[in-house]
Amino acid sequence: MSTARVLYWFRTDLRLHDSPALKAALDLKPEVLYPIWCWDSHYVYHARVGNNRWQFLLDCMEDVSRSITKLNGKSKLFVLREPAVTLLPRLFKAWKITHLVFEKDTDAYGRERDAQVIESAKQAGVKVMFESGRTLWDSDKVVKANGGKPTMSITQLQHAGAKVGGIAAPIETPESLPDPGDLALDFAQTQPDVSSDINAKYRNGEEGSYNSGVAGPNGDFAVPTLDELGMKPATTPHRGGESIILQKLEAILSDEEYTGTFEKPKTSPAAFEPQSTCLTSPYLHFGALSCRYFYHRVEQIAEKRRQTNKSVSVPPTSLTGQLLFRDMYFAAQAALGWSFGQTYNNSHCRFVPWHLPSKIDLKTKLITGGYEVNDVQKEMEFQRWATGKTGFPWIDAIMRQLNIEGWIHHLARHAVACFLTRGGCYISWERGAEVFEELLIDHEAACNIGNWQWLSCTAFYSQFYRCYSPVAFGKKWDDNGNLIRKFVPELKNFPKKYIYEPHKAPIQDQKKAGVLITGDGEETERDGMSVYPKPMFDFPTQREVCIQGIKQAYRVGLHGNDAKVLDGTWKQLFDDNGEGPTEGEQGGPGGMLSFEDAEGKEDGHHAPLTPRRSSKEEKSKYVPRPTTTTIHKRDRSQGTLDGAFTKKAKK
DNA sequence: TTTCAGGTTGGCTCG
DNA sequence: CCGAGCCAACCTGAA
Repeated sequence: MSTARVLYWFRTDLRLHDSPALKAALDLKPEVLYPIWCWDSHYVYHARVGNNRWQFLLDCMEDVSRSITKLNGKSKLFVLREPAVTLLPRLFKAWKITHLVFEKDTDAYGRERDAQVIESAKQAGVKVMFESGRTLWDSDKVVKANGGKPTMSITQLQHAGAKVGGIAAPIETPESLPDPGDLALDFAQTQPDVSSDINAKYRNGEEGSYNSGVAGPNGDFAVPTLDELGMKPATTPHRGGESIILQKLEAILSDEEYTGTFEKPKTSPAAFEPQSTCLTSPYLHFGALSCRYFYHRVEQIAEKRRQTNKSVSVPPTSLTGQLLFRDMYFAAQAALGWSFGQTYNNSHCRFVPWHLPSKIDLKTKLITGGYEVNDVQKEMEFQRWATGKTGFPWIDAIMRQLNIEGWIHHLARHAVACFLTRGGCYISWERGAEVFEELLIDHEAACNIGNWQWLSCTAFYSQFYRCYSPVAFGKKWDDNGNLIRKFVPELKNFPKKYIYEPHKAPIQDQKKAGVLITGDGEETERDGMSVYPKPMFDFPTQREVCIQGIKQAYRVGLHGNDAKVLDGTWKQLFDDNGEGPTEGEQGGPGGMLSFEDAEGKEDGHHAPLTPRRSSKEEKSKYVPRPTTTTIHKRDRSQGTLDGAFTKKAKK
């Protein structure tokens, strides 16, 4: 028995199986081991996190805590209600810590937070150990093997991965855990600075994370409830936890035909009972499932099938291929840092003059969390998209499923992302990414950002003439419109013939189905009948507008870090009549209105807004969706779970 | 430097 | 009803 007193800092690695960091901690043969979680004010107030993802996180924490207690009745996940950056320096002393161990993060926010923690540990004489564990390969090693560049294709990732070496074999779940030490705390809780609460709309009570002491309302370091966070109950049917997913995984893997021949493009985006894919993504996000364990279990089955001459699917469409894409996005993020999450100053993101562009802080070259409303019509289209009121039932069904359940199929994400950006509204992918960040229970910053760039044809992918139809694509999978009938219940009894284009149905058919197709989504009832909106634009027309717009952007050929993007002179290269905020001399580099005060100020609405399309009247009755138009201090889209600190300006 | 094949997962028509 | 093949048309990376 050594004299090591170990703080094991759980982050997004809420599991006991296959954890390289936990193994490193246990290899110290510690005298005591404290499994802890530091409650992060950034995640509570400033990252976009809806109540569904909160619930999933709390589920995962509860589950890992129970598993810890099973291995040692004295131990559990000790939840400390304070961000790591302020808490740990004092905790090191109070609990006489000798070692701090955690799983490595490679996103920009995580790196900066961890650098601060590592520095404070150094000053306290605490040894720090961390291990890569979130990905198949250490993302930093992948980047190095890829010549220091971000991995922009699956072949690049595969080549770089091969250079790094084999994917590590899974590590056994520990059979016992050391006792925790004395839990007395000789310091008071430090109140984090709370200047705004981006998640206020999810609360029905007071947020209580930081007013009951470090050990929580009962003084027992318990995992909080949604109630303690002042949050409304979750609406998602999906529940988190390592034990749930390990059990579910066995059920999936027991179907060797499904596992061995899985091809993502052949799985239906319209299936919901049950879903057509395994829904492992939220568990992978919170670390409740190890991607390497998943990978090797699938590979074993594939190998068995190969030896018996049974058909086997291969990357990129196979199950293992899905994990490779995840690693590709993680390595791209690891290489690009902050700029990965935005167009501005991103060397690998193509510049397109999208509507509703992000505001930029010129000093840091980072997006502020706000955006320019260059066209009120486009703002309305964005709000209708986000809430599932576009008048295109396929799009609306998916967006409502996202709002209610927090999970939608990958191809469904394609359909709505293409629709918002290059194949419909011509609105910035950064707006869509923010909505997904808020609503998805599986939100993984690297994958979300990467996929939005993919679908908007700004990075990773470029075939913009391949455009998803909001009618034909859905019909291909779900002719009867079952997904629509489930999530757009006002169309539940609509005739199959018109279910994807209800505005084409004769009024008699509408009345018979008990729904009128009219208006723009504000009205929900008329004459005792439900109301569903008309399409917010003619899709074929918009498709053509978008393709021409992107074509011009490709011809101009700018990327986020080109000088003309950085200083705003890109407008000179675009036709004033082109789609997007391309006209005029005024405006900022990322957006177009009064950019000089973007920095530091928090009011998002720079009046007066000048609608470009005078032919379309402003719909003054429309009430915008609050979250996305209320501007907060920078809401970091790459934030992970812990720490809160003031970001220093970069030169 | 030029060339050319390849690119996770579209839409449409025809047999 | 299904699948094959064409359409339309771009960049990127490897050779």
